[in-house]
Amino acid sequence: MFALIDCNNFYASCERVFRPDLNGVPIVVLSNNDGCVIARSNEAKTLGIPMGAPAFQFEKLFMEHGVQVFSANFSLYGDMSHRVMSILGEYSPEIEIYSIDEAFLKLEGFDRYFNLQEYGEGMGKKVKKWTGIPISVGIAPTKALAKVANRIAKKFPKQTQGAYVIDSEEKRIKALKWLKIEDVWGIGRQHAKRLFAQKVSTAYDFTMLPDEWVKKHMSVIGLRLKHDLQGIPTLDLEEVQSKKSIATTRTFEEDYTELEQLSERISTFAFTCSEKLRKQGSCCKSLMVFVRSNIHKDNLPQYHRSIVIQMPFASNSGIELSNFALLALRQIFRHGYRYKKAGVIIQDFVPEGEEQLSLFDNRDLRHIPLMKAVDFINKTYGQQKVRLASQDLKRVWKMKQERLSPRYTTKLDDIITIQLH
DNA sequence: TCTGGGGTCCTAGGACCC
DNA sequence: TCTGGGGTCCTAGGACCC
Repeated sequence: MFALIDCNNFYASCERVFRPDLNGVPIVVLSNNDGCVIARSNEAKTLGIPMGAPAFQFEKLFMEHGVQVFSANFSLYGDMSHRVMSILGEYSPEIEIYSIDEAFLKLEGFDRYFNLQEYGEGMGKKVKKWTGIPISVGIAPTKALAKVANRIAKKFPKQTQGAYVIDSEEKRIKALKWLKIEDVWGIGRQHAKRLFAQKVSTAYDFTMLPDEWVKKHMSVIGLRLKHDLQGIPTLDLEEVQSKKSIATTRTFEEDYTELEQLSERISTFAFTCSEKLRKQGSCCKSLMVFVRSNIHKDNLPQYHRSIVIQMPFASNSGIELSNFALLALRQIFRHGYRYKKAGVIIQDFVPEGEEQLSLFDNRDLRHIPLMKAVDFINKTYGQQKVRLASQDLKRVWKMKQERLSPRYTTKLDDIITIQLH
């Protein structure tokens, strides 16, 4: 059996933990630059605020209904996530942290010793009591079915006490007939559309399709999903492994038209990528740079281009990565467009120290101690204290975060004070 | 009229997730 | 005026090899 544990409205719930006065009040959390809605409390969902809604379009509704708006506070969410995960880790030796607010547990053989319904409810009570975060628990013979069970627990918190177990063929079929196809894990917009055309409207209908059709139109991923939903365990816990790609991308506050402006940004993105890469203890062998105009302005000429550079050697030096990224940028930059977004994505990782030396070009080994020193200084004295000259030295880039809550759990100055009467 | 067969590697793009 | 960011996996097709 597998359990899927999911925090309810995670970011909104984190904001509420330290603001009990916001219980029952609609809350939304915004993306970087305060751009889109990325989390909503139940009250906000009821108001009809959609996921991904551009904030500026809903200002009026926020005002009218007293919606509490927060800028994303990832230091807080990351720390709260860590707390939740460490509690969940006590419930099974095998855990896969699937995202910041979700985890799978393997409960193989647990049904012989535990009542799984009570086991799931127990997790919910402990996590709520110890962290203040409400969760939902779904338990079933496969991962995809655990996702389905979780959905039921979340949809019917009173009847299920926040935990639902699918442990019989009868319950499996009932659950699948209840679940709309577009709500199935792994079925996105495009697949849903194609499936509607096949008269598939529930998860159950999907499991009745012939394997060949699924394979042909949804690749082996779709086929695995189908089998998992049929109760045949196909997806197993994934090993925690290091990342296969690392990205730093941003939407700009204003449009850029000049190569110099983009060069500064790309250099910074490459440098940030290199910092993440060193943290993971890897070097990369290739790097992608992309630029694009504003896709929301269809009256302007559109341009979107990316280029992959194979580096002659593996490196994690911010200087070298920045240089290669700028080389790449010069190849795809065209005058006459208004650029709104750009990014650097690095890939093809090898463990640090195991890089294959090449015949002629090799990385500058002096960068290794240099980067170590840079990382140390930036860690000790604050981000971006040491930068490349190709980055903007006058300005520290900051995104729009007008409604940021305190870092209650990760910054000493922000710890709450309690007043005794 | 008619043009082999079996591979690998790389890239772009699509689809999905949170 | 204003519209996020960071990931994973798969497939098709082109270029190339013998």
